Amino acid sequence: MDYHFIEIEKKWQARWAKDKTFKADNNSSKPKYYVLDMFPYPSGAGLHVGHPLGYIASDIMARYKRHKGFNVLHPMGYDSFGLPAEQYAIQTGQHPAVTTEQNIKRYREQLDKIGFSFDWDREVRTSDPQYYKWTQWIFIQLFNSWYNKKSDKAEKIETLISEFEKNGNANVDACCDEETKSFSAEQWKTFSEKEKSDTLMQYRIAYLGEAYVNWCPALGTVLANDEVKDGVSERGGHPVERKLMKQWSMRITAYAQRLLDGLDVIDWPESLKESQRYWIGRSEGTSLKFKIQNSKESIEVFTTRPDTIFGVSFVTLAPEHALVEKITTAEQKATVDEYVTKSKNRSERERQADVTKVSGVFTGSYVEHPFTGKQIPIWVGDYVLAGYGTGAVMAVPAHDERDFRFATHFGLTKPQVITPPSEHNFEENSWDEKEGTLINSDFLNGLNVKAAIKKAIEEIEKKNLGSGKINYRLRDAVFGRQRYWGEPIPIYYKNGIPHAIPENELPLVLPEVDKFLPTEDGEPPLARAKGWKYKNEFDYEWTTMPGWAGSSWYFLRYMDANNDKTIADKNLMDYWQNVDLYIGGSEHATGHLLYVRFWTKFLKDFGYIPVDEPAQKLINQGMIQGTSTMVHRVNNQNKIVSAGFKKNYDTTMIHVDVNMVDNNVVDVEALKKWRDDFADIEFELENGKLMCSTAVEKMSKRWYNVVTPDSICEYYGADTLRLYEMFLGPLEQSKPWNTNGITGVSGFLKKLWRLFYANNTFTVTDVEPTKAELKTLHKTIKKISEDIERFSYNTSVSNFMICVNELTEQKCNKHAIILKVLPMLNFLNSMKLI
RNA sequence: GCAUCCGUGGCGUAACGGUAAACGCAACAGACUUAAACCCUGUUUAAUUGUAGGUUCGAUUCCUACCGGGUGUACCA
Repeated sequence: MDYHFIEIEKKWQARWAKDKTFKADNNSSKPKYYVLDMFPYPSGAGLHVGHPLGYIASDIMARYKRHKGFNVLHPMGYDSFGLPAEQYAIQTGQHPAVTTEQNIKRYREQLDKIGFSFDWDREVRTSDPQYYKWTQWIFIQLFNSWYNKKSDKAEKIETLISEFEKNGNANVDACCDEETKSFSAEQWKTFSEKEKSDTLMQYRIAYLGEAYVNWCPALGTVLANDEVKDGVSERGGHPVERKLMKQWSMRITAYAQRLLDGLDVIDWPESLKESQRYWIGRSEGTSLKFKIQNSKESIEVFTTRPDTIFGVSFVTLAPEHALVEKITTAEQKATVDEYVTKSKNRSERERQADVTKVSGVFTGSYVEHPFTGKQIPIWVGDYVLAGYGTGAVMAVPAHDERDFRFATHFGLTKPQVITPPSEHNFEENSWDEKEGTLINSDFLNGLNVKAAIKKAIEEIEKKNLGSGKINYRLRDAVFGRQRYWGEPIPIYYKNGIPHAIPENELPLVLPEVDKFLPTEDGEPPLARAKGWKYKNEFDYEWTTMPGWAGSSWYFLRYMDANNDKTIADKNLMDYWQNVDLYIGGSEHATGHLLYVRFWTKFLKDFGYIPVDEPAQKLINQGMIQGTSTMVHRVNNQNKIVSAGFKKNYDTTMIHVDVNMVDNNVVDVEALKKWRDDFADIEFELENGKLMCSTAVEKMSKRWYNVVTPDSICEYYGADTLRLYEMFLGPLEQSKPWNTNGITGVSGFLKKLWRLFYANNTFTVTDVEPTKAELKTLHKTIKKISEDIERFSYNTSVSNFMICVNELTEQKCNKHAIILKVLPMLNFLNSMKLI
């Protein structure tokens, strides 16, 4: 009997489904192990062979841990809200719920074929009202909270209100809007309801605020920073511009320090931690006020280099800075206005493209140097970002590259205040290093940079000009999307004041609309919903939540996926804790993986959950790229030549379907049928074969290089697919898919099968194993366990091959050996042979 | 520019600092077949481990610099 993988796999997959073999036990005395994959967005294209890579790796660990006596939680679900379904809906009128359902069905079929050991009873879908009910519930908790810096955690908004009633906001140390004004208890009591609401809004963790957002006109929505790549939208590649809008936002900045600190206690890839550290961008410096001449106002700047204070030659404001209008002199007004307008309208893309191009204008006004009293000009320049620090910088051209460029361009002075330890040409470059000795700097002279920074801060604080300060690059996250296919934000407006919907009235279900487009007035699609009002009276919020909302807590829901009383049962969360192994792509480094950590910490603050970090260990599986195959067509001739002859002709490369190619040999008959204009084309073959050229590109329909897991499963079987994906190379490494080598692992499985299926019959003996056989067995057990523990799946496959080669040589078909080898193989794949 | 990972036969890759290199593909030979593909058997073929230094009795492995490639990120004061 040959190795009929299709029958074997079908049989066992059916058995697993029937027996719920992989059901995770909620009442177990075993130690727990939680293996999670980043759940997919069910796109219309289905899975290609690259998608399951991480799922296979996590599945191996799940199976391995079960064998090791753990109670394993290994679930799967769908991140089923999202833009593509909505874009499709706009084009076709097909409801996103319908296409999403279809896509999920297709995904499930594909996943099932590969034989994963998921506990499907715990499936979640972010677009299911029973799921997003709890996403909305979390939103309400965020809305009803503020961040108390004194206790360093989120607290109920009621505690803030009672403090306001007692003492106003004088003693409150909170993460709140910059421009929050101080008020007394008496003043608070005189506030109108609207004023109270507006004031509290400045403190809430989920808040409605004005923010510059990435507005994408083509998609008609706001995008998060991590959804914008190179100034265009990540999905669709449309231009994105900056726009000031009233938006629901998340005060993630309150958690900046904790998000940073938490990185030290989790086992995540260093590169990923680095990107999060960079994204959070902590920098220590000082704030410093420059008094504006002939004005009561002063400009506050943030600097990390207070030591260079005597090297200041000008001050630059961001074009959006509130003071720009006030301080611009009459003579300069026209120029400044023009510049400001131009800068504001520049798209993100233009801004990024011109990083080295200097632009700016003089305002006509001056500030006084805080120590020398010297007059310093105020400029406006768009290299200063409105959203960072105070939106104003003190420019020290001799010791800051950007200031240097600006000063050089406009012919401003560049006073040097540090002597570098080595030769340096100040005509050509600034000296930005934090090394050297201070000169020309009054009380700082002779100090090294480090000491000078300390001394400068002391002096600044002494003169009451500012104080040491920590700034973060991290911005609050915009939470509203002008889109239909997302979670409705559970807010309604009464007299212009936003109110949260009572928790017991959740979920707020996504209403039906006639079209998935904005209204004529530019309102989001939800404004189209007829009669969609709270208590038939008050408008609901019309924006919906962004894609990352549902994925920011789904790891919790798997613990208790069907609970309708709470996000998940407390006892179950205590048992399952957090994810032991999380596998997914590195592209989520600064999006999903930051947000999920944020929400986790927030929920922990109130004791809703027992853990502070969502995942202990995380692995980024590498991306599997496609290998494109191209034939060479001779220009102006109806002729295709084999790759070896291309240099004899003037040719054009044409992508051909990779599924028609085997080992770079093109199936000519299939090619003729593939495109009409190839039907009677002439071929020049080498050794009777048409060879093609290859290139590594993204796996995409466009390049005809998509290989689906289904086709591999049909041809070679799921077990071969799984083994081969692992055999391809280290898990973390990106690599092109190439079906060429697959016969190796396929042959290995057949060889294994033949160990005990000789002459078409199942033959194993009870003879005592020899020493050599036992040695092979135990060597393999040791190696494989070690390999799996350190996620070195490629080498464990190769160790299995060695094992089977040796057993074949030993002609071993002994029960005692085979019975031990097979369960081991089961870590890697779904094969059951007997 | 910055961060991070990588660089070993024609290709993918492996080797607690210890015999110079495992596994698979490819190649070659044979068996099967009318023939080819698939399958099977066997063979042995192929690498001065990116470059230059250093540490060491000993380096593919550790350190430094450089060169080359992938990925992420970018005016954050």
